[in-house]
Amino acid sequence: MEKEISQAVISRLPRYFRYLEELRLSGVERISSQELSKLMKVTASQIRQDFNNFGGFGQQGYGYNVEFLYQEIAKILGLDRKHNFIIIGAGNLGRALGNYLNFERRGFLFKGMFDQNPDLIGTTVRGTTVMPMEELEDFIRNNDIEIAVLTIPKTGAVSVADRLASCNIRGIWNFAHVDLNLPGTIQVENVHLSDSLMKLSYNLTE
Amino acid sequence: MEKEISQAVISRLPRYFRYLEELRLSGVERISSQELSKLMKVTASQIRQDFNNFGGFGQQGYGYNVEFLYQEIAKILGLDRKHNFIIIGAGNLGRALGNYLNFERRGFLFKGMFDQNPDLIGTTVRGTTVMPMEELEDFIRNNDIEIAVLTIPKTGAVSVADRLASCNIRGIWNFAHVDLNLPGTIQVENVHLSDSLMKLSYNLTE
DNA sequence: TAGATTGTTAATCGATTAACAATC
DNA sequence: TAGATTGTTAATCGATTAACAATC
Repeated sequence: MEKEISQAVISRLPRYFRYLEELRLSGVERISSQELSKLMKVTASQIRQDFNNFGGFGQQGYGYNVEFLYQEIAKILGLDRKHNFIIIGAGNLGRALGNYLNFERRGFLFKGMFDQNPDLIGTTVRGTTVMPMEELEDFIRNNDIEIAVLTIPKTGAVSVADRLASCNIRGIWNFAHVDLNLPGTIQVENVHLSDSLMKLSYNLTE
Repeated sequence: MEKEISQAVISRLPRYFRYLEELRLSGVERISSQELSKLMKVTASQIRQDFNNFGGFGQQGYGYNVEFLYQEIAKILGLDRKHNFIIIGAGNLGRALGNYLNFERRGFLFKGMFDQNPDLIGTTVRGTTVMPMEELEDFIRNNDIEIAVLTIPKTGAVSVADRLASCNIRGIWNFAHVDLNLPGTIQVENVHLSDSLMKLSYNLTE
């Protein structure tokens, strides 16, 4: 797009989206930045600045139409499209994510699961059979896979990420506890659970 | 402590910790901020500023002793202590976290699991029997529980969080997709997986 | 001692908040 | 029209980077 939106803004969008969905479900039609500000505990100024990064969604003297704003943010976040994803690593976490139905509701479609462990290959997760790693590249190419979820130990993660990079994968949702250095064309979103737990631990210690 | 450390700094500590552990395991004895800077792809300036929030860990002309720095960061993050935790919500994600052995290695000890679903109560997760929600408060008080991991749907999360607040819980690791508004004495660390996925989705869309 | 590298101050950059004119 | 509230510019605040004197 025109000028780059800062990641600080992007990080706040899902939270706006969540509140707007709730407002919408409870039948609220319009909301001012000030009301939303009280609800979300952020400044009204920030709300207006954030939304204005994407053009004017509001109307002076009225505020924002909840339904419209909800839909616009959905579009910005790419939730108006389908995203096919696979999960690599059929361990506890991988299976938990495969079974999480809410992702479907947002347009993220679970298409397949891979593992290198012969004991896991052939088992099923929500109707999908776990495939061997050898079939990874072909599957991605033939099934229009956009996102790979990495739920494998960090030892294997870097080489698997390189294999993903060599296919047409667009994004990696990385749960492996290691930094992936990939070309800028591939988006990596890290979820480092133990980092998060350590942050909590720090704050407890204070 | 003296002056408040910004959360931006705290968020970077686990990553430093991870790199230092690797350096340590590969037998590296000392490292300069510049070398670490290249490795981690952050500025050397930031590294020195970050460490100096906690006092001088380095030595002019020498750099930082890897082992010492590693231990110091562990202490800052509270990893030199044991932290007892329970998991509330014995669904896929809860069980996956209960089975994750690396937390133990860092001093986070899995002490118990709770659920309201009668079908899950009595089942075992890594040697621990899932308990009914009625026993929550007593168990927390009698077992010196510091952290509660919330892996339940958002509908129940707020009321459970209030119950946790009424016991002596110190921190909540919140995987429920809702904001918990609790007294400032209780630390809340959120892991909003779908927010993270939406961020990835946004970056793919660009 | 000379060289290296920290600790720390100063400069810059970016993000947040405040203010207010535009406008519905 | 008067009141409300946005969109947007300006001011502030905080975080990052640069620079360099202190010192090992």
